[in-house]
Amino acid sequence: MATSSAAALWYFESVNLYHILCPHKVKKMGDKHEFIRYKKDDFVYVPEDTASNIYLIVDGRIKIGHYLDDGKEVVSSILTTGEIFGELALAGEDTRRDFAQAMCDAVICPLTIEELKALMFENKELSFKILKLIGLRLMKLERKLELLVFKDARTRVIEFLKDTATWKGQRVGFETMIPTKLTHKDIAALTGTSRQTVTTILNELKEQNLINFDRKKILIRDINNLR
Amino acid sequence: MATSSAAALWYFESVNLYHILCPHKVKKMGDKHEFIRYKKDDFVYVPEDTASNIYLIVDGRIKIGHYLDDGKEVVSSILTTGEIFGELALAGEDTRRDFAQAMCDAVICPLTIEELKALMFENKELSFKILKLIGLRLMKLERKLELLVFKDARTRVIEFLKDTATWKGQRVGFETMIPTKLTHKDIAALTGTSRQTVTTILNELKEQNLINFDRKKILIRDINNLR
DNA sequence: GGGGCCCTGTCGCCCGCGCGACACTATATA
DNA sequence: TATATAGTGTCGCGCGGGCGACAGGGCCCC
Repeated sequence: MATSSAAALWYFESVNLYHILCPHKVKKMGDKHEFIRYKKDDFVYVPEDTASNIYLIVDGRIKIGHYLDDGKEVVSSILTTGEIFGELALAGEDTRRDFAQAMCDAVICPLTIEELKALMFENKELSFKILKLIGLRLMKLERKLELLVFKDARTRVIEFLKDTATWKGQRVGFETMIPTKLTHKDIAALTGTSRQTVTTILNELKEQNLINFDRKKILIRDINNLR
Repeated sequence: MATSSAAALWYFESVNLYHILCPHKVKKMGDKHEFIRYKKDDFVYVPEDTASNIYLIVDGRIKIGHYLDDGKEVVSSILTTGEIFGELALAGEDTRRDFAQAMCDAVICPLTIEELKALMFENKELSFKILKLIGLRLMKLERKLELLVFKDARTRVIEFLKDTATWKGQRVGFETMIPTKLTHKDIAALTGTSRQTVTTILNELKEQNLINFDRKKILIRDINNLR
């Protein structure tokens, strides 16, 4: 898959927005530097909230998603330390249409749009990084769309595993270990399949000795031979 | 659908980027102002091209899409006069992963990234408009994803009709007329369904007197009662 | 340590819709 | 006006996978 690896490379380049942003903030705003703690399952924001901040994750895992008319939850992404969310506020979103929820106890650093815009005014590099960040989200979403719409459930789960391995996995020899407490239900919501299907597929893959997993981690035997 | 109408409002605000951009360009660059003509089916760019321009559509219709591994074509969007494409170049995309193709004879105004960045440096408003434009694309894509993954074919086609009516339709009394030469195949590619299904659904809707159509236009009787 | 709750695993039903096939009709080409 | 070509309409088959149901296993909390 030429496309996926290209997208991956591009990604890593833009992660360090966090490092650009936080020092700046410290320098400019001194003790206004603020952290907020959330307990497991707390919401950072919910639909209809006014969108006035973007957030940096200092520690913990945050789930971004929204609810369908029938109340079913759709998960767009699950983010961890160093990642950014709520960036659409910057792009003109006035009230949130998605929610952000802590999946475990978490520490978040909020930044008002005003603050950020001020920073962007005097830091061209930052402006383009932000542009890039949002562009990246767009490309990831395009890829996800293609996956969800045109591939079968098995492929979707496999691609999800590969992606996750690339972002979050730890390489040990040939094997990649993904430490994760994602339940099958979570994976189902992320891949647009049903819980049962995920269970079945995962077990098939384990059967074929392509992966192994328990409740704490997923182990991919050889990421290049997973299909 | 609260979501869709909110998204719609937001959209209209950002369309006039064209008006901001073109006067500027004329002012700053004088006779470097350039138009390129494309014949029907010509490609503006194809995957692997280096991404060095963004484009304004002066006249005609441009199809944006890409090809799956099996060669099948996926259409992401179809754009017309006044709209912008190729904007990911600005967000750091170095080589294109999608294609842009003229659906009829078309006139396009290209703008190099360098030119545009220069303009953005000295025009904050433009910078934020661009950010907004890309953010908008992101939101539209999120909506599309949700539609494609969680709604059945009928709903997808109906929502597509509504969306198109909102962007491109002409209101005449209660009715909305969408002048379009989209074939059923086009609509299928845009809604992620099959050609046959589109035909059937469209005829069902005609039967129920909710819409009418021929090869040149689609007429929606009452956009608020289409479901 | 016991009761409740959530996660995992498996089976079978059923339905949405993609897809091939084929006939018919409008539009472009000669 | 004849002929090729692309778009439309309809039917029936088949399969992927959602979903309900239920059983077993872990884990947390009182």
